[in-house]
Amino acid sequence: MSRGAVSERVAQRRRGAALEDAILESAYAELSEAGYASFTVEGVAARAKTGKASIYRRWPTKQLLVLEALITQLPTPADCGIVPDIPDDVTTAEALHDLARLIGGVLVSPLGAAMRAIKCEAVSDPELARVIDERFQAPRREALMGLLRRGVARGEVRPGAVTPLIADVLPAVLTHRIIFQSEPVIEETLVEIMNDILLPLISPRA
Amino acid sequence: MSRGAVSERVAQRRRGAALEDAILESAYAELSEAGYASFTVEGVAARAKTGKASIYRRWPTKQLLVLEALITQLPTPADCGIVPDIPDDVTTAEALHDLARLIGGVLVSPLGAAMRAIKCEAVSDPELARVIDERFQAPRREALMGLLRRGVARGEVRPGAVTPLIADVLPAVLTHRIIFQSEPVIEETLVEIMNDILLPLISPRA
DNA sequence: TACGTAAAAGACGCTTGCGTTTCTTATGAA
DNA sequence: TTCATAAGAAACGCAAGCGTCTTTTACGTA
Repeated sequence: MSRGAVSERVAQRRRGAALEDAILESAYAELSEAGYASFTVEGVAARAKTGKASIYRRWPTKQLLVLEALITQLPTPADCGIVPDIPDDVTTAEALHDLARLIGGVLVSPLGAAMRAIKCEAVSDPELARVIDERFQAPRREALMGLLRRGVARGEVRPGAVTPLIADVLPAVLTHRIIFQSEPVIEETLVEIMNDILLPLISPRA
Repeated sequence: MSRGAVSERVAQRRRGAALEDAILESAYAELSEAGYASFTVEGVAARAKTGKASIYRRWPTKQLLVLEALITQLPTPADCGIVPDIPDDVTTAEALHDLARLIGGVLVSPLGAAMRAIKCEAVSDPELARVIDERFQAPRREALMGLLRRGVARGEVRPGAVTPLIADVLPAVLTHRIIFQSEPVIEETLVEIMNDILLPLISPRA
């Protein structure tokens, strides 16, 4: 019998890191599409074109697989375009607007679908909640606070507005709209949120 | 053999509405304690001290049982003390503060635990989301808008602030803190939210 | 080229929970 | 007091999905 048998399948057999990456990517993709509730190890194996044994050899339980998939695949702030250094010709309002667009974009994307599902799952899983907050939420909170501090230095933000409470308003409103009201966040909405809520809150004049 | 046999059980056997109420109450209690994820019809039957058959005779599926339990048991705005008529000597700020306290209280209570679980489940169930929004969210949104309109009439709220967007800020921030950050909402937090966020947004001066 | 390792595939046992069914018996109406 | 109805209790079949185990076979190494 020659190599390419009946069905001519060129089944490359991966090992080690290559296989591991494929599994984590598949796990993340499954989370994005199906959500945590209908996430199955069998589904991951099928998508990664591997066997369950190869998965269980690496991660003893489903939970640990999910956790590592999240930790390795969740986008960092940098992935989302949130960078520490902003050009001097960008005002705080513009930077915030960009940030709002990014957060909204992430939440709405297929990638955000995973975040939404996971965030909800975290309601009843404190350990999961901790990982998400540590790896995902905290860096973003910090980026936003940094943005506000930069605004203070430029005289665009009143000093009293640099609080975690105010930094949470933007993500809170966006998340609330997208998750609980299932409303699309279009550019118009963002403009409204910026003008009617965020800018009045932080401007020195107000 | 006499009536009260060995174990002396006074097993009252309920029927009709009495049984129905007991089932719905049990379903709601199970939702509160265990969440939607680990909600089981068997658990409801056990808690209500009835059989699954008596449940399935009334509700063909688990989903419909949950839905009716929510619809009949969810507290109305009036249950929460949100009333349309507010005494004249209460300022808008005070009324809002009361409202914030109520929303926070509901979200944190065991009752709110059900809401949290259900809201999250609704992310992947549009029909459920619709019912929740219609029966729970909408009346509250309307109450808040009414409060803002009253404030405008009293000169305590600028007319431009009477928008659904601004009415959503309070629930959004409270929900975000409680659900996604698992942070307790104490009186101090409420004061901060009122002073730093809500009042600046609606005051005519700002 | 020969061989050991582990990858692919999937069967298997086990548990959970849905929704159905059966059987006994309390209850309320005639 | 008699009797139809439906309540209580529990067994059942079924499906899904976890985690284990077995078998075959491709790959890397010696």
